[in-house]
Amino acid sequence: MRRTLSLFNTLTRRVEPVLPVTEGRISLYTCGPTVYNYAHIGNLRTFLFQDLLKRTFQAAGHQVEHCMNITDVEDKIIRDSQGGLAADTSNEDRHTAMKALTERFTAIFLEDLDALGILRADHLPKATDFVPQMIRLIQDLKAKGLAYVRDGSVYYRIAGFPQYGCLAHLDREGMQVGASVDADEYERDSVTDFVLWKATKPGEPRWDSPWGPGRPGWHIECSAMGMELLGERMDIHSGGVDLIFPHHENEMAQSEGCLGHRWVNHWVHGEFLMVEGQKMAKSLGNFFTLRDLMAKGVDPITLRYAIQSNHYRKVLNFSFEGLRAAENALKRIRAFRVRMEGEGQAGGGPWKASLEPTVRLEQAREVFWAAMADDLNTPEALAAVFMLITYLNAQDDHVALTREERDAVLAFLDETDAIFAAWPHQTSGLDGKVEALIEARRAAKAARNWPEADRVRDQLKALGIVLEDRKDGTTGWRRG
RNA sequence: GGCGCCGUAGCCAAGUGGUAAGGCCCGGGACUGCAAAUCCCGUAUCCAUCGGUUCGAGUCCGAUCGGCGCCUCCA
Repeated sequence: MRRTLSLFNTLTRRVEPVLPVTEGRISLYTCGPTVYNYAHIGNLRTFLFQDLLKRTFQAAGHQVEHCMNITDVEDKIIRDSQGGLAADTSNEDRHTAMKALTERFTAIFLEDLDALGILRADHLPKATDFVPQMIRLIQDLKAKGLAYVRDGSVYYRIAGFPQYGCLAHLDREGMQVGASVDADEYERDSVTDFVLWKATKPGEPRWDSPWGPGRPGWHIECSAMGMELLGERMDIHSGGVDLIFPHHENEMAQSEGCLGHRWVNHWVHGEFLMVEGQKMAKSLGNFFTLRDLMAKGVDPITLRYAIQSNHYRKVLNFSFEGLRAAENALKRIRAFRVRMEGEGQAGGGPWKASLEPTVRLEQAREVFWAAMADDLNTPEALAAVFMLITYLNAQDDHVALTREERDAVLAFLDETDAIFAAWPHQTSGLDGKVEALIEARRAAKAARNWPEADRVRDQLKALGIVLEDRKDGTTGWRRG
């Protein structure tokens, strides 16, 4: 069964159904990182939102072709990689130095994604691998009268693209900001024209082009790689809200100016994150990378849940109290999963049984999907999961669910975990030492040697194993 | 100056004009040798404030206060 999902479209400012160009196949382009440093949790929020988006489509029965770019040539990359090089350093060595930096941080970025359970994109194109395509695109724009050359740089002529500003909902009059002309750019026809190709300055790595040595502008890579890898019409293009303008506005002008038709059907943007009520900034001491949090003992999956349990289009206030809440909420879901994986207990008497578990389950599934289909309303979707858990725990306390019912519930947990990636089945077997301790505690308990039983239980807890005595006299365990 | 978003319990948070979901925390109870897990009960007469529209508004309109964002660094 394939479900249609709706998303807020920045272009129209409305929640609209996503109707793929090709039935059953969603093409998704997400703006990736600029690899010159560690990603901070604000960046990671955006990548987590994009992963949620992708996984939701997959779980809804769509095949997703996902492209995430790696920006590996850019002002800050050049600044950080070329600083120590002599003025007469060869171009080849400059490229090598740049690559050393970007490859290092690309690897670190991918490790962060793995830790957060973010699925790898089908395409991870590096900008530097697509310079020829960018040059061809610029030539095409020039041939169409949308680009012009000034002193070895090439600029986009906004006057030639009447709908410029429609994505960010800015009108031309509102863009008269001439005071902030970038000092290192040459004279343009209009201050709002943006650069497609930058003529080389001393100390920069360069590529040859029809306009002389230079390097690509910031926006052109996404246009070139998006069209190259996903085709002339893509279903969804996403990024953080800060990319709406100028990045995505300019991408749209480049791609649609070249293609002559609409390029992206759905533009989707994730909101920012604040830390403890303040804007995240190094100067405020509230700037965190994933590694910073992990060093404080935070499980990346807890961070994942804390972020994804809030709606992606609302500013998220990250806090350590929020992380604790997320950790405890996850414990509840995971404990429920372990309970469903096990057999039902002896039972505590009759149950009102107003609804069959399977009916209750189907209701939860429908509420869950209605919420996710409505612009990824994760808070409401998770509420459906929690209500189901409370209801079934109560019933299972009285009349144990059957194996079939438990399996149906587990299938739903798998279905939701395919999206949230936070409560998977744990395959962990116990090692001999743990098994021996569990047996030792059982024996002590049978002998009513409570101090010894408690001592062994604490010992197990220190090893991450939590014991749960059941009504029927047996003892279960789970990882805590 | 232009465009836009947000303000719901101690914290997080959903909410399509019809009478406040859910999570965390907290208090009481049940169960337990004690725990853990779980369940039950209790936690907003009220949705920043003031007006208006309506039979009826957290939801629509206006104003005010407070917080935030964009208008070519930025997830």
